[in-house]
Amino acid sequence: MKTWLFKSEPESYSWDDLVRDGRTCWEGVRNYQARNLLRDEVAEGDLVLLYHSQVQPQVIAGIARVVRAAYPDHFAWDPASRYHDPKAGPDNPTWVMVDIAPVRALDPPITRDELKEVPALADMMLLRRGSRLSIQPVAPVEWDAVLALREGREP
DNA sequence: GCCAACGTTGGC
DNA sequence: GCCAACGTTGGC
Repeated sequence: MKTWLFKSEPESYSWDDLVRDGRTCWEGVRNYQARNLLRDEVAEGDLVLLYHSQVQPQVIAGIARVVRAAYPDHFAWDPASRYHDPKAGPDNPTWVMVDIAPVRALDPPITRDELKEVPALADMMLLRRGSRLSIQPVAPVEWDAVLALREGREP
């Protein structure tokens, strides 16, 4: 079982939206490095930190689980989709998505500032300057260090 | 709103 | 294949 961090802008899709929906397809990844991780590494059963960027404060809002491994992202060939890619089609899917479901919220959400205080997270990809990857691997020690911030708040 | 850091595009 | 121009991301 691997662990990941997925970024989203809550304005387009938030943790609360995921809780409301119960499950969602994580569509719209249009970066090859992120696509390769989704396609080749992310597996059903993996756990995911859901991170909110482009808001103040930036936070990890909750933990989700991958409930379906990578399959073609058909939004890529939907002209009405904001993620439309004219080069993709059913014969050339190009992009993939996975399905995730909420496991539990982090209450309160863990802020970026809080993460920066943790020595074990000094090398975390999320905290590195210029880090834009929207699908990031999280090392086991990093995962443990993040969850330790909400120890005693298990559901 | 600014700007650094990338990623992509396209002329050559 | 190079690289400048451009677009996007995302923290601040």
